[in-house]
Order: sequence, then C-alpha cells, then structure tokens
Amino acid sequence: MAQPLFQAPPGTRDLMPPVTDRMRAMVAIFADEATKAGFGQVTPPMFEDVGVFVRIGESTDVVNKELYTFEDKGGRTIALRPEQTASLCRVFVQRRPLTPWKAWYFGANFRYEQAQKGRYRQFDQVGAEVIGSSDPDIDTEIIALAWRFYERIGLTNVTLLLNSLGDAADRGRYTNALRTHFTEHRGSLTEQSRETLDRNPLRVMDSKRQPDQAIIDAAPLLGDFLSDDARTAFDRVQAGLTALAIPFEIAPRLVRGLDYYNRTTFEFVAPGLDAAQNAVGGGGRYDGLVANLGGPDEPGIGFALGIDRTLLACDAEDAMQGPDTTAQVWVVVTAEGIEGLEVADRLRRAGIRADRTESGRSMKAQMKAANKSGAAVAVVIGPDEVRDEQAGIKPLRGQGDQTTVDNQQIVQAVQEFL
RNA sequence: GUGGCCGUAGCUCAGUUGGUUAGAGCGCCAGGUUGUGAUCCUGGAUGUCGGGGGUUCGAAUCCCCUCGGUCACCCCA
Repeated sequence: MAQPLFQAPPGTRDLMPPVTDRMRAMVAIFADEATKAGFGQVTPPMFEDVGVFVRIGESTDVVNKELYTFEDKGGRTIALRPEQTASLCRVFVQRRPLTPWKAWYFGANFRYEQAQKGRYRQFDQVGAEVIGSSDPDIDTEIIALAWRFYERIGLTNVTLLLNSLGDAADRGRYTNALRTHFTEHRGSLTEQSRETLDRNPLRVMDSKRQPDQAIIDAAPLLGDFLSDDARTAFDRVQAGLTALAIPFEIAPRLVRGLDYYNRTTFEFVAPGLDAAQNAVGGGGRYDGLVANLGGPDEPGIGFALGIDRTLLACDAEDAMQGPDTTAQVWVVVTAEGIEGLEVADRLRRAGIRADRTESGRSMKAQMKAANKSGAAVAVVIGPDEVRDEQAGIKPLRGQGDQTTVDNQQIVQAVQEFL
C-alpha cells in the first residue's frame, strides 16, 4: 500500500538505524564536551505555559505563527516548546541556582512549519546556556564548546559567523536607522520585505531575495552603532577566539531571528550542506530575557545546534559514522530445545553482540541469515551437539574450517574471532 | 500559508497515441543440497496503480477534487 492508513504527521519522521545510532553517538559526544566544560544537564518539560515562549518576542515567526498550542484539561494554555532557551530561563527563574549557571540540554522542539530539507516540525537540538555572567570570555567559552564539538564529530566544513547586535539602546538606534533607510527605498523592496519592514526592520537584513540585495548592501552597518561597552566586549570575544585558534568571520549583516538577542550573536553555517537551510547552529547573548520571564536581571548567553542538520552536514563529508551495531556472532540451532536462547544470552552477558534466527527455521535459512547479518562467526548447534554437549564454531568470513568445542568453551571460542 | 515537481509490489523503477488476467530488478519465502551461508539454477507470494468523483465501450494512462511526499519561498537549528 503506497499510503497506509496512518502515517507520521506531516513534517515529522521516524528515525531509524543507522541514523538513530549516529544521533545517539553525536549527543554522547556533546554530553562529554559539555561535562568537561563544567555544564550540567538540564531537561525541562517539552511543553510549558504558552507565556514562556511568548516572551521570546511577539514579532518572531517562531511564536506568532509556528507555535503548537493547546488547552489542557485543567484549562491551561500550553505550548510545545519551539526552542529551549526560554525553557531554561524559566527553570533558572523558578529554581534559582547559583550563578553563573551553566546548563546543557538535549531534546525535541516543535515548530509548525512547512517541511523541507533540514527543516522539520519536530527536530532535535543540543544546546548550552550560561546565565548570570556578562563576562565576554564566557561568550568565547560558549562558542568554543560548540566548536570543539564540531571538531570531535569530524565536521570540518563549518564557518563561524560572528556579529554584535549591541545593547538594547544601540539596537534601538540601529533599528531606527534601518527603518529610515529601507523606507526610503521601500518602492524597490520586494513585497515580502515591505511586510517585514513594518514588523521588524532588522529582519529585512535576512532577506535572500535577489531584488533586495542592493538595498541591503547599502544599508547602515550595526558596527557603527555600538556603544563603547558593547564594542569593548565584542573586541574581547574576538581576541578570545583568536587565542583559542577558532577561526571566525565577522558578519555585519548577521541578524538572528529571535528577538531576544543582543551583543554577541553567532551562527554556524555548513556550506557543504546542499540545502537552503544550511545553518547548523546558532546562538547569542540574551541579556534581559530572564528579567522578561519574571526573574532577576541576569544576563545570559547560549546556543542551540540542530542534530538533524548537523548530521546532514556530516553526510556531505562522510563524518560521524556512528557505532558498529552489526551482530558479531550468530547462533544457529536446529535442535528442539532452548539451547539457542541460552547460548545467545551467555554470549550477550559476555559483552558480545549475539543474535539468532527465530526458532524452527531450517539450517539453510539460519545460515543465510547468519551470513547476511555480517557476523564474523556462527555457533552451530544441532541434535548431535546437544547430545554431546558441544557446539560447532564456524567462521563466516575468509577461510577456516568449522571446529567443535565443549559447550562451556563457546564464549571463549567465539572471542577468538572478534 | 504560497509555489514547482512527484505518488505503480517491502525497495528502486518501467508501463507506447487510453485497449486482454499490470511488469522488471533487488529483497523475501521454498526447493535443488533430508545438518551448513556468500555464487548459481528453479519455483512461489505480495499491488483497491495514494483516495474519491468524472469522461469513455474501455482509465495506471485524460479531467476535477482530495490526501501524502519532496524541493523552494517565508522563517529558522
């Protein structure tokens, strides 16, 4: 049937091996890097009071049109999280851990969007946040965490784009300058950009539409609007990255889509990823968001990395292959008893990946399955072996004849082939 | 939300200007080898041709609607 009765909802996928194996390994590497850097894992619920996410900014698409919301049986308005930074800020406000608080996370996010390559309605991210410090060296440290992660998974074709949005006041002055500039050229802008201009002039900078490019190129640059403080901090971050030998590219027009960002913002782009969506990670400082959520006026910075997209980027350069999950040994049993179960269990307890064919199949069928599994060796047990309390040990690759060992020697005999 | 392309077996796909019981390869199952895989040979099973409606003597093929996939816009990881 080409279209079964039920399918995964649009924009969602069923992740299966080997993708699941690679993702698991990737998350384990991130966990290791984050732990080494002093971050603790935090797992907030996948849904929150919708208000938590509304604080991200009402002019962002993520909240004004992509939010999955529903009313629960208690009459609360709940939203599936579209990202986790706001959730982590809520955790901070509710739990009040000591500052600076360093937390990392992993999990699914949900956005109601039209799916395309690298973009799904449910997608996994790993991320890290530091709340309670405005030290620009923390900015560097957070960027370094992401960078070292990419290095560890073997992804080499990644570009770090860096910018500073300045403080709220700088941003306000800059936004006004942009509004003036774009309004002057309003007639030449695409219709979509004109709409964006009315909502949020900053975001017009993000347009990839050809007719807009000339006007965007002529627009004032954020760098000219930075306060001395913001400028000094930005310089310090650049010095830090240089000291850590982390290459970066200043992207004066990098304007990230979430309203809460200020000062340091960055994005990781994978040019090898053959898709329109080639930003594999991004983040920035969000001083003010915690206060917005009803907490103390603590600054914060963090990033999120898309697991799906990162994996796609890895595909482009054959990186992050994931663990070997093929069976090492196949247990072939044609006797009536339960020897197959027993031997497989014994091998597994010895740490060996051992599998078997369902009982009752012919020896030929079982050997075929053994061969196809990729196992290096088969343990063969028929009525004769059961009677003699022995087992046949048959190499499945290369040459070598089948040998016979005592039942108690099976694990040891198999190990010689691994 | 908008647009392009695409829906035929488990998978990849063929199917002429509409014309008999809709095909191939791979995979799967069985046998050749009554206790031994890979190669080889033989045989076998599986399709509401995504769904609904229409045109027609006749529709996988043409028309309409609908569902789904994919890529792109928008936006973002």
